[in-house]
Amino acid sequence: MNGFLGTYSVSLDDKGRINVPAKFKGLLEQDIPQLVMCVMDGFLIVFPQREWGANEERLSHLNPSEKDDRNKLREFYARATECEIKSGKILIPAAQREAAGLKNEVMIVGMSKTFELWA
Amino acid sequence: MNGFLGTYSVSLDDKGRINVPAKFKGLLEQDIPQLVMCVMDGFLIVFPQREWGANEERLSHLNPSEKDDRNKLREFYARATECEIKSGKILIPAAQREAAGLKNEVMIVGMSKTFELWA
DNA sequence: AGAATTATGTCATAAAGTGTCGTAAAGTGT
DNA sequence: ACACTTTACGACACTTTATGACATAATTCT
Repeated sequence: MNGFLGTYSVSLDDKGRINVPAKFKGLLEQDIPQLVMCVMDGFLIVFPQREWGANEERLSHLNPSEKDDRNKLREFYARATECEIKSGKILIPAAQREAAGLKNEVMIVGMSKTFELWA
Repeated sequence: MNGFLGTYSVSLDDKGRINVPAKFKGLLEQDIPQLVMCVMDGFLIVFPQREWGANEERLSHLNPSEKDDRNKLREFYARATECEIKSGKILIPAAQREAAGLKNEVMIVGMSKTFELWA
């Protein structure tokens, strides 16, 4: 398996869920159904549980008592939400949908270890 | 074996698959059935699994938290799809077929480590 | 508590992907 | 040139995946 690759166009159902492309499912379910979704500038990054851990690792050199570092950390954590794959679907909470301007059609873009959601 | 050489004309079947030329099969199956197919400007590049790994290596200095680097990575990963040789055939997903404008006839062009697909 | 909103599971249908086989065409050896 | 083997093609049946819709469950608000 080569990580998340490719671009998929999927549709939001009436409750704001997307179906996870079959090729991504393998990568996710051998993992854990938990994900972390993080609002970026105009799109969302989705971290599989494990990758989120690795990401936190990278933030661990920041010092929470330094103002600048603290701001960085806050920026990151404040934008994140935990999600889950349920019945093969991911619910994208209203706030995140809003933040990324997702309408009916969502582009899923693989980024190897993570993937992104675009309007 | 000297890598992928030559030009072959093959046809897409009703579901968008091509038969892999016999000469390529040896090179691919001693390898692994996995391939990565990458949309380029008007054609597709096909990387055998191993070669794709080498290719990713070259991207490893990029930092996904830097915006510019992230854009480069995205450009790369978004164009790629993982495929497999199954029953001696490769399915070219509809999106890729479309992107390369493949009709009924496809030209396969060897490029030593990789090969290309043209309309 | 009851109503409204948000979340979750499931199913039918449509679309995409997969395996197999007979036949035709191309390639090989004698 | 002939018989034989391998490869490619098209067709078909079957499986898997994606989508929209609906029913039910949980949560929040008043």
